[in-house]
Amino acid sequence: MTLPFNIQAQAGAARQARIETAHGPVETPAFMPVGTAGTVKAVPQDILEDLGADNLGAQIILGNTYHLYLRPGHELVRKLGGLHKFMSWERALLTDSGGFQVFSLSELRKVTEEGVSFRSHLDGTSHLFTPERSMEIQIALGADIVMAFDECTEHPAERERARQSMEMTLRWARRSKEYFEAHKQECPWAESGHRGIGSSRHPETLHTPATRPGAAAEDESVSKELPATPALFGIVQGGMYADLRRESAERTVEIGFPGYAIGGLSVGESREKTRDMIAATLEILPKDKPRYVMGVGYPEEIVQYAAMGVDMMDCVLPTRAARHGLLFTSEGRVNIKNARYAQDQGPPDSKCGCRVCRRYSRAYLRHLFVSAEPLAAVLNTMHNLAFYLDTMRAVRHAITLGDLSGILSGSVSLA
RNA sequence: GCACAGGUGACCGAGUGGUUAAUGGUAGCAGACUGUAAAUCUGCCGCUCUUCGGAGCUACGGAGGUUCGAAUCCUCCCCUGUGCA
Repeated sequence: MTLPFNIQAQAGAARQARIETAHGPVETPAFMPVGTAGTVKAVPQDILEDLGADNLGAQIILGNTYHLYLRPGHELVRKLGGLHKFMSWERALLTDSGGFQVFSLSELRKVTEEGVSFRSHLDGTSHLFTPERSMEIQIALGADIVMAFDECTEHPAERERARQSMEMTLRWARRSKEYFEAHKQECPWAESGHRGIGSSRHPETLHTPATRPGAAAEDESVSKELPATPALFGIVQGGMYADLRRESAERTVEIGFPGYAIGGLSVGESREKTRDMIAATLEILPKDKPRYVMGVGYPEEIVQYAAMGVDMMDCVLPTRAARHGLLFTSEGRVNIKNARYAQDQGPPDSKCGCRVCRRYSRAYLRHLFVSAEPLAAVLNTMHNLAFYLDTMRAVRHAITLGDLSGILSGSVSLA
């Protein structure tokens, strides 16, 4: 089994499922915090492990190929046992392929059929990323889920440009898969025959499973079916053209992956357009595989997409916005630096049960932010991630109950 | 008391005759942020009006003066720092 995906409940198009990775389960629909450079910025790993009202914490986080390749270098990470061990994160890990950097570093790169030549934003040195290279790096990092190397098409893009970009992403997907299948055994944990969260791969840094509620539910019969290698996801592109999206989805499915991502969204288009593109793509993607919308979104967006049948999402928004003083709450957005919170003794979110809301006032968080205290970033990020994780937990619960109407209308409390 | 050096908008600090309501910072106020080149970026930041194009008023320690025109030059006064007594 490359990546078990067991659907446990459905409500309309939405599904509540469980992905079994070699590093623990992932309950879906899931929000995945972004940890670009081997850290979810401002939050220690042990805190990530029990964020949220139920202390389930994040079950999966992201890392980034481009950033970790430049620093500290994927070979160093491999030498140190892989990214899980390096950053002491025992749960599931997904690495982005560097495809998004093709888009975001547009002034520092050049795209050709072979791949993308980059200038490092750190020191200006030149580097070439190809599908093969991206796979090599991701395998060395040892993520549980590896992403195909794609081109995130810019927006706006003419139809013909979007088509050509999509075609190249398809060719790169085949190359990604070919290299990945030939080399996936080389990932740091595949070689050791690691199975499941319960084994003590590096006991010197491990917590015992019993102390980590979110990851402690494994039993031996399930463990035997856990993946022995990473899994590679394909990525659908197609710009803002529904027919291209469908074609991209069909042809990506033909190549065959254990999960599919929808990329190239939230790049400047309207929310309605984003939703339409997701809807068009979901029509085609197989219902028995995880579907992952990359790079979204606001709390209300991830709820909506989950309701449409999306299983996984990631976004820098909760972490970045937190560092910029924006808190997401059940009462809407709170810009904690605003003067009106200077004497507000209430919690950031009166309906949130996270450890930040239980302990600190808006006045204090504002003071920390205004004072540029590092703790401001820590506490704000902890809250935002807890809010996102709790939002997804509420969505999963609602699916189990077979009714998403309450949470879609925003009338259901998260805590 | 004498000699230098200074006194600029909330603060620091440019500017030494007009293009100056006055460069830059900081503080303050608000906004943005969607597979992280982001603890970042943007706007506002003398007062009063405004059809949002602008209009008027006040302002570079104080008071006079020179000049078509002064934060900028001159005189006197006040204050601050340093040195010498």
